Amino acid sequence: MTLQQLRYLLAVVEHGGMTAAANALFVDQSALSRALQSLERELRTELFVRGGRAVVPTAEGARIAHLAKRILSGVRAIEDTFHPADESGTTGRLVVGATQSLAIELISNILPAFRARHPEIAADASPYESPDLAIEAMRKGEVDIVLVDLPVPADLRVQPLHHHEIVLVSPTGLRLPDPVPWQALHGADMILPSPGSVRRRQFEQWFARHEVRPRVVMETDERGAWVACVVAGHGSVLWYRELAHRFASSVAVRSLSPPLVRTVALVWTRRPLSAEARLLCAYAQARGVEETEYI
Amino acid sequence: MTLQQLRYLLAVVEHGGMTAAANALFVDQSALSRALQSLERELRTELFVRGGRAVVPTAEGARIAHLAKRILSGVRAIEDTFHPADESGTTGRLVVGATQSLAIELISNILPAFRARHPEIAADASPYESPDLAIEAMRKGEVDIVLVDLPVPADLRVQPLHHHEIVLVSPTGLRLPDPVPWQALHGADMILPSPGSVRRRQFEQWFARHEVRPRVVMETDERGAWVACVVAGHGSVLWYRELAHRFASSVAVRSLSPPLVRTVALVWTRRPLSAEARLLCAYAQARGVEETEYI
DNA sequence: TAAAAATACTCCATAGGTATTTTAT
DNA sequence: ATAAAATACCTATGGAGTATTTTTA
Repeated sequence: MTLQQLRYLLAVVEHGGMTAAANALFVDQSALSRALQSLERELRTELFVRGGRAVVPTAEGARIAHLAKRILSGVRAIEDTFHPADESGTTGRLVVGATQSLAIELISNILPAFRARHPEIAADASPYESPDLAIEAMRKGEVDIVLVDLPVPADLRVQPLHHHEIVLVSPTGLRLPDPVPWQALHGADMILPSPGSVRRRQFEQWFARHEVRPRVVMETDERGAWVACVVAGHGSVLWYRELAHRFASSVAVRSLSPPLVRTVALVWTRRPLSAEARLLCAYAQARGVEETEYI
Repeated sequence: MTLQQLRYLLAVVEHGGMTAAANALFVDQSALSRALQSLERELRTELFVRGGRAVVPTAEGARIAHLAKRILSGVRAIEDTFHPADESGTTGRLVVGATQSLAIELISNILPAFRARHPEIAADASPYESPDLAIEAMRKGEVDIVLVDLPVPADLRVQPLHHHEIVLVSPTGLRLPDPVPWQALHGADMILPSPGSVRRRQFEQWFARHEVRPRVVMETDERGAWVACVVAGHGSVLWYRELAHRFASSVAVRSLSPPLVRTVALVWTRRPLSAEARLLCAYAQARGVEETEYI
């Protein structure tokens, strides 16, 4: 019997399933499956009744889970008393990749809060041109984990962090209701990312979904140029509300109807996370998914 | 932190040293040294003050040891409740090599008692012509562990089991004090193992140590023949008291002075013991070294 | 049929043994 | 000088990911 097995057991009992527990523990489902089987073999006791979908602890399983709680709290007592630090192999360094706009959030909000909780970890952000580049960098091992918009390829693991509303940023003169119905964008002057880019495709999916075709007045990937163009009255852009809000005096910011919300998540490969990255995920998990506040 | 580390910690505290603890745990000293160092690194706390010879727990070490006791008793509660069986990888089979005479003791005393405690283990004895052959068989993996007289080569590990007195078995007519001083054997008629055999060399060492030279009247390795020759009055033999005792009506059995005592021990290689063999060692350890009873 | 669990396979980290060195008595 | 602990090195076992299969609601 190992402490891991007890931790896994407890997680499965608490989450009511191996997949959910595996996600919470940041390990693979198959690892839990095997660990619990080996524990069952060792104790020669069935700990769970597998029902294909649900995993229900037997009386013995529940009993051991109860005992395991005491044991693990004892272990935590030791660890907390002598060093709240993490386990073995910690480098004390953590590099988080992110898209340009999310890197700002990382640097200004997330990492400071994380550092306050884990002062021993030197966490830093590394900005990339696109989510794909950030993910590619992570696959190469250049960064430990990335913060990007969902969705991401299915082979990656995900910890949703919060939701960002995307809003219509227009020249102040423009007359539009708030929120703006998507239909109002049909034929509207808009500034879009350059054709063929990932981001542009995303925009076009949104338009297609609501069956509107705006008039493209400008195509650029320069985020700095967007606001300038809007202020100059050339057209509107779709952008994160909290970023647009900084220019609220010179542009008009309106929600869409139905609203457009993107989920920002920590994303990592299935390879075992470093201790530091695991702590960041745990922090995000504890914080829960939240709506970003818009002042 | 692992349960092993806690077990090791506790053993070192209890035994007051790594070597002693390692022997008690049936693992190598270096394994304990490393395990405790890694625990100290993880907790960033010095758990022991190393004094070259003595290993004294620090206040923190003692405190953790105390907490560890609770944790490990919790673990034992689970294991005992659900299966007193052993850990993983148990084959349920155990073959104990032994010399001819000790195989008798194995079969008649030790293994029955051991089986009573561990009914799930099919333990069996395998007799060999000499201790060396038994040890050789163990090195080849033919048997898990052996029961032989000490001493054995220094690269083997040893768990003393009990002491056997070796006595002088003589024809009934012979006039001798009891105990018999070694000097009385000078020139005495004796039956010895064949020249060149391991056992013969052992006899000659004994004689040399006491500076006596008996008269060799017969040389044989047939244990059955020994008693017969003694009964026939050809001479005396040196033999285990408890074996000779069975023929007490037809021979005279006397202690030597100073007494000759051989230590019988479980002996194994430094390679990790099987779970079954470890249980047998633990059983022997728990029983403690004892003088064999002579009725 | 789709979601969850189990399984065969491979890789790698780690525990342990071997042999040797260091240290303190 | 000796006995105990530490260390460098090597091997083997086990834990975890990958990919796939099995199971059940």
